[in-house]
Amino acid sequence: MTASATREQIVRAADRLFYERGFEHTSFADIAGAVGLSRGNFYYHFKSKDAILDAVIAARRDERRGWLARWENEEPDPAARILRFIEIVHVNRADIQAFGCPLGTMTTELAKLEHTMLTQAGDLLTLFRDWLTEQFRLLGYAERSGDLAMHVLTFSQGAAVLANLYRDESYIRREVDQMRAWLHALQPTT
Amino acid sequence: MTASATREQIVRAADRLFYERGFEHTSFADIAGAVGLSRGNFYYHFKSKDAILDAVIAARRDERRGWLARWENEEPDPAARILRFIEIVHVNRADIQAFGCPLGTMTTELAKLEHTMLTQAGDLLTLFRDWLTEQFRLLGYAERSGDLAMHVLTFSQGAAVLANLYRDESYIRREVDQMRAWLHALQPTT
DNA sequence: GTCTATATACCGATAGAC
DNA sequence: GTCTATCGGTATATAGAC
Repeated sequence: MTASATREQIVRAADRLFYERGFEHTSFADIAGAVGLSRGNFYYHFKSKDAILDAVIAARRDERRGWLARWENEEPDPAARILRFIEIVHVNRADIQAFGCPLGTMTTELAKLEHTMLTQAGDLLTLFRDWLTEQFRLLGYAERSGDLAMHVLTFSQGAAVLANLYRDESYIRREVDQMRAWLHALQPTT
Repeated sequence: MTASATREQIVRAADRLFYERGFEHTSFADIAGAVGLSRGNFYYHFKSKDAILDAVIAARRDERRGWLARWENEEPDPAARILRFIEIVHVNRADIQAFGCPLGTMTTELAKLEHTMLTQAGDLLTLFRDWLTEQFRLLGYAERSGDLAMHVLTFSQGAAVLANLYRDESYIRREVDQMRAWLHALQPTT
């Protein structure tokens, strides 16, 4: 196996394990076991656990940027793009019920650890924040756009926390429907 | 020092440390250091870390029940009571910006650990959920009451996650204002 | 009730053979 | 590039003196 392919496997396994078990609760042995490598060999690819976290965050950033680009391509209407974001809570409901929001739970954990990479993990949410702001701006909401984007993020984070706790699919559907109605009723002039 | 007084000190210190650093990231040495005891003596009062978590959850339940009783006494109007809940995000903004919601972050962590006490930690949020449901019922929302209660919880959890990440007080104020307006515009007949 | 000393296990990280 | 062996640190938990 080439080094880059092994590295990619490690990042993919770590990404999933950090999501399912949390960063601190995931050990090198866990990741090594998932990839099928020994612990020792691990350090050939990454010199520390923080280096893996850094790579995981970079991988997530690339993936999320891909989502945003796809939504922009598939939806010419900015309101429809915002809807695509709102609906990921329902589209990814199985994972969210089991493990919460990958970005929200990571920032929550890193904040408690006072981890230096909290800022970089937070940048992943800021990616959506800025993109949503731009969509609202395109709809004519001007200086209100940033606050509206934050409101959409508030909904998605809150829904993810409670979906994870109560594991109730109908709750997710209701909250998404409510958010869709909110977006539809919004008016740039009010 | 009597055993019960020492025990109470331990629970209070553990409550705060679990909130600030998280459950798993807090060690016995941390708690013992905060109380001024040796690690060894610790097991005289609690036989395991889970036993401390259990006591912390029980203490939080008592405290939150006290809040609800106080709000009921001070506010005859159920809508004003709901407002009291909505406003705790702003009232406790300093702690929430630094450490998030004590209940939400604990359930998020315990879910990832697949900890057996997740249910009991979740019951603390259910305490508010049931109480909010009852207030909406008193306002005449009938079978919609439960969903409205969940919507209020969604707001408070989402706002706490993002307040913790961005540490922006004006964001908290805006979201609380928006939630207040939402509550005011609600109509039992619609 | 509080202490010191210690058992046992796992963690992240390193060294060096192959 | 992958392995085994191991270091140093810290975690929960226990034993026993005082």
